Amino acid sequence: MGRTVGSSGPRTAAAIRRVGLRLIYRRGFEAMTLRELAAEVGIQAASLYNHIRTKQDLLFDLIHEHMEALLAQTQAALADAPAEPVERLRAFIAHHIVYHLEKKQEVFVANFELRALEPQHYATIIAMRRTYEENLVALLDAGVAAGAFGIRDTRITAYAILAMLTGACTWYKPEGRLTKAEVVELHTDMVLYGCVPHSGEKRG
Amino acid sequence: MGRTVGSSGPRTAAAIRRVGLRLIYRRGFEAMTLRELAAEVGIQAASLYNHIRTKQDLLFDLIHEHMEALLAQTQAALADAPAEPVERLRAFIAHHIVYHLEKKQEVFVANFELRALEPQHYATIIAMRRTYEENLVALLDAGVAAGAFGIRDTRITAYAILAMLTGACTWYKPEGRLTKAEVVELHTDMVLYGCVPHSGEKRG
DNA sequence: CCCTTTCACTAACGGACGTTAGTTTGTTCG
DNA sequence: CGAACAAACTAACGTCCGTTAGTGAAAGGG
Repeated sequence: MGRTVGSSGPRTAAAIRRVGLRLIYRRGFEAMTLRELAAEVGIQAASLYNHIRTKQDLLFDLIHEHMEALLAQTQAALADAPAEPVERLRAFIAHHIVYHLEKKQEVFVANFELRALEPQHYATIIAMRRTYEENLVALLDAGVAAGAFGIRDTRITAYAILAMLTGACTWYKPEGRLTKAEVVELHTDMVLYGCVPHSGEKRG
Repeated sequence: MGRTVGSSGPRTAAAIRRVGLRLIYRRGFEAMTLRELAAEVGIQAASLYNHIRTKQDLLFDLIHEHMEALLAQTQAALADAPAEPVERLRAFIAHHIVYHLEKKQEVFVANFELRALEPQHYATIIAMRRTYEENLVALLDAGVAAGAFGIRDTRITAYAILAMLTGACTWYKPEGRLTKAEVVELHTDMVLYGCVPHSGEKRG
């Protein structure tokens, strides 16, 4: 009834975050109970409080960490990308899709459970999402200025592109028919050229 | 303490559905409590059970009704549309967006609260969604067969299109900068032509 | 105008929830 | 090797949950 043999703080903390993410993804934040989480981690519900401050804090931490990683990796990917607008857009699309397919659970939680966040936490995450969107808007603006894109409203277009790309998370299965590269290729073509073929078009 | 003056069954039932939809949309199905719902309707929590069987049934009814309306209206819109693939796709896009912008709350609930449904209810709704998607896949298949579309994978393309169009719900505000017609136009251009302009392209 | 039906009420049940308090035991490090 | 810390335990608190039971007054059709 005291500390258990072989227990390790960091290991338990990591397990809580890993299991918590999976449970919130599968059942929703409100539907997941701390007793359920604790049972899957292999400890008592009260013991969770050695590692988290509140249930709400766990949710915020998970989302916040995800957003920070997304922003950092995106900055890195764009820094490596060429300056030419179409190639730069290709790089953004590839990065966005690969990241989102690999972090499916995090993406779902960050998108679907925002409303469960308290106002201040909510505002923080929304600001980070806005920053992320701004990357794409700026990229599109630059392309329009260079005459590479025929877009009337770069912000709405950015929203449309992001919605389309992120949507791939909802059906993609690693063991499915398509590879990640094929998903990237298909969506890149959609974003760049749409459904209607044109003379002189080059694809792939 | 019996029946209250001016009470009307159908009116209360309608209010429960209307308020319930709004609360589930704003707070999530698990987070919304029946006491909260009852308070906004103006009755006691126990009185809800004169109109609903369980909380779960209320959710299912709301989603099911929405899906039936969506399917019916889509069939009607496609029946009225011309046979030419591009025009047919335009009609689908316009109908999807207008319907989804007008039924924002229903769309959110039907997409985000699916996991709160019991297995059988869940299966029913998923089947209806599949039917809806099939409309677009068939439309794209016909267009590919006619040489009107340059698409490699009509199913994935359909998913991508639907994700993009439905995404407009997340930012659209009736009092915002863009009219519904402008949203339709912008998304139609995106779906048909993408971001990169081509020689001889006609838009609008 | 009465009689049935409808629709609200009050009261409460059993259980689950997030969280706190207090205790005990293993781990770690000077 | 013993003190200080870490991390688990049991027990419980107060609250809220969805839901049921039982009752009585208003509504509405003949």
